Amino acid sequence: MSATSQKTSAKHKATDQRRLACGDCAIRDRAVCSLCSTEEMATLEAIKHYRRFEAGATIAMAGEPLPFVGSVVEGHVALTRMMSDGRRQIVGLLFPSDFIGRPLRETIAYDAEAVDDVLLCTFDRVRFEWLLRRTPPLEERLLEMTLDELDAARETLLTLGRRTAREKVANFLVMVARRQGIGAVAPTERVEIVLPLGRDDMAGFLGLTIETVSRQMTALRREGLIDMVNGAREVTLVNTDTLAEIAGEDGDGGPLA
Amino acid sequence: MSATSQKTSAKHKATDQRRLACGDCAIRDRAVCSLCSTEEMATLEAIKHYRRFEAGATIAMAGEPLPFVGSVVEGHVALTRMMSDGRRQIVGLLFPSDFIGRPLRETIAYDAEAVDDVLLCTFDRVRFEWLLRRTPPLEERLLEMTLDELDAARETLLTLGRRTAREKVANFLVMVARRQGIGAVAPTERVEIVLPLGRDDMAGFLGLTIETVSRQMTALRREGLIDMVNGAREVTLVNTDTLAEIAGEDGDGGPLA
DNA sequence: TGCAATCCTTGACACAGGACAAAGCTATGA
DNA sequence: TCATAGCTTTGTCCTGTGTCAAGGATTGCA
Repeated sequence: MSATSQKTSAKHKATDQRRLACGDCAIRDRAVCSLCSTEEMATLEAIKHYRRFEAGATIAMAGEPLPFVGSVVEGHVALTRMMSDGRRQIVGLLFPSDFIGRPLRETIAYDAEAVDDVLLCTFDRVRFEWLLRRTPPLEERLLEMTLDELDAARETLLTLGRRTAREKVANFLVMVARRQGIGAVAPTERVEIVLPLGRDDMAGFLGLTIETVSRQMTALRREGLIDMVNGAREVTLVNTDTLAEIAGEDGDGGPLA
Repeated sequence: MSATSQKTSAKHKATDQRRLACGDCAIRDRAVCSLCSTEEMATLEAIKHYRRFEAGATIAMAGEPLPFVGSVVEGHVALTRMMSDGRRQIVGLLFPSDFIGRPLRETIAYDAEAVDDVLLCTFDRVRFEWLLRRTPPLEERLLEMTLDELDAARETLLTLGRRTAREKVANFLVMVARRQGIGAVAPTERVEIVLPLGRDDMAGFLGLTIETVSRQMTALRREGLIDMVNGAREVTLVNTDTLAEIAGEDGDGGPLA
């Protein structure tokens, strides 16, 4: 299983990265620290602390204090809300460079779970807040990222409230393609992606059941819109803009732009 | 119709409020400016500009530039996303003191529509951004409010993704009660609210159809959980914590706290 | 006072997606 | 090589919510 091999190599990297310079960081240009000057980076670097979580591990629990904030460096984090009877909704899916944690509040309102093996670059929450106040570029970037996440969450509201199962799945595939940084790709070109989530988590994210997700994936495959060769996780989008059309995009919907 | 009478009196107030001092502002303690010192308030006051919108008016359009940001002073604003075939989802509902607009970006990603007659206290977007950078309390409050809205949006994701129609409606009623500032009320006490949205917009907000919303409202009425005397907009919550239970709250769910 | 417009409610039926059940795949490990 | 465990797929049936249609209720205006 690829998860295990990732885990091993990741664990190895962890030791290295504890000393990794921010200048070499893969997410340096997009993370919360990306607007900081060299000096400001040095200050952050002095207090940063890498944390590693294995696939499936709980990073934070709803209602509990979370003493750190930080950036996802590797892997993916699912933010989930649960109801007392067990119904579960993934309310956020964090990719590398995304910010995790809740500044200005002690507790977090949802669970955070490592989907993959995850590497986090963290800061003590209180110290980070202190730094926020005297590091304008840091605060501005955090504000910008939070506003972007709010826009993304609202887009997802449209998905959950109005799109059909078929549209939801197509939408998810296109979103993953975009997030995996397949920059400007010719819309009709075949795009290979590896899903960060299994069927169960896809269902959790899309407000569906696992069976419905599976059925929609097979339907798309039978129609020749996607292809799956090495198991259910590796998907190649055969016709990206048809998928985007099915997803029911409007406005800009630039193909993988 | 109450809308019309409100409209008239509101239009009258508008003239007055153009000169209204920030010190007398009803939302001064919760709005984006609430952390500002007297001096900082004076700076804001110098550039603030009231804008009024009649019920149903479009405040902003998705994808279009929005040259101002600001606070909702009176009334309610619905943020909506539309699909090309007309399906519509309300992705945000703004109450007095909520922030409206998109700092750090020229365009807005959704439509904003006045549900009520609305009074906005606005600032030129670029000037506001300029001020943000040199007014830490302003930026901190905006960050705090944005983080809170993100949490709220994620709660709504759970609602849209996993709750039943009945739970959605109960949830909405309890939320409105909370937002109408019926502070700490004995949970079993009757609470009278006036819905900011008609059945159609409730459906738009909850990802349902108008018929389903109507049916659920009647169901709750027949069960004696709510009461409606003066038309469909004025609702009294007969048993608030049973409603909150139906809503499927978890965690803190403090009754109207 | 009555008409028109708008909003809300109710009814009958259809269908998308959920629930339950079982079987197929893939990877790890003995 | 086989066994075990965890995913994923597929099948069948069922139910909650949408769709279509019609009938109240309220308000403003002629």
